[in-house]
Amino acid sequence: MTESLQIQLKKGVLEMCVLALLSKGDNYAYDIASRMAEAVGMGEGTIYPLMRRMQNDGLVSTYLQESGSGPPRKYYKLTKSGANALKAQVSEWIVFETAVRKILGDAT
Amino acid sequence: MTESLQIQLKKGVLEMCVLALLSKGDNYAYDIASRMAEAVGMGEGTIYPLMRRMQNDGLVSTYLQESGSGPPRKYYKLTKSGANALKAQVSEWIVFETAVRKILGDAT
DNA sequence: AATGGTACCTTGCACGGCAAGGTACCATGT
DNA sequence: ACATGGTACCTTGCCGTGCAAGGTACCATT
Repeated sequence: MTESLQIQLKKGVLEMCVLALLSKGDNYAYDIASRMAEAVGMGEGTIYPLMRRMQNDGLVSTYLQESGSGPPRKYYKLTKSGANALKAQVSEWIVFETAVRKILGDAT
Repeated sequence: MTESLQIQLKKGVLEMCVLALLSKGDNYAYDIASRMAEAVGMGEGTIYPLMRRMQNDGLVSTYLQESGSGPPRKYYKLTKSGANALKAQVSEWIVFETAVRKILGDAT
């Protein structure tokens, strides 16, 4: 139950993190997943539904590109609306983080 | 979809916040809910299942106390194991927060 | 009697991460 | 030739948990 904290925490934040990664350059799901796995322990099975959702919401667009090693990669690119969403979510995150820090207060 | 971020963010963090509140003194669900509603927008319907879970997990114990105004209150008190859980969760939170900040990087 | 605040609680729903599994391509080793 | 292992895509079914909406009951005020 205690260990579910990490899992639950991720909800909602992953989309923002993916948007942030993409804001630094186009990328493909497998690589994003690897980075996120290292950073916050995201499972690979999580990325594909997430990318699909983001595409449906118009936050990213895609294009295929050969890789030379392995199957072709599907690159994701931030749209303008994705960039806006990133800004909005980052400021929400900061508000939230601040509120939590305030509650924790001296418990930190 | 964007506004669901706030909702999702709460998952996993609420337990830690409640533990933090209780570490400053015993309290009853209704009051905890009010404070959390103000701080992070938690709905009242969320607190009762949460408190029940925490009690089942042995993080809190309860006692009844008359209030003079309205029905008797069920006070929650942190157990030792609850205090330990708080410490653990706070350090997990800090790790997570740091990882997210690193990913956001200059997007902030 | 009726309203409104306090305080408890339940039910049904939706969202989204996870584990486990599956497909296919390519390079390397034996 | 074939097996192994890495890359890269994707799907399915499950589970935890916050939410909205609703329900009960006590008490004070109007």
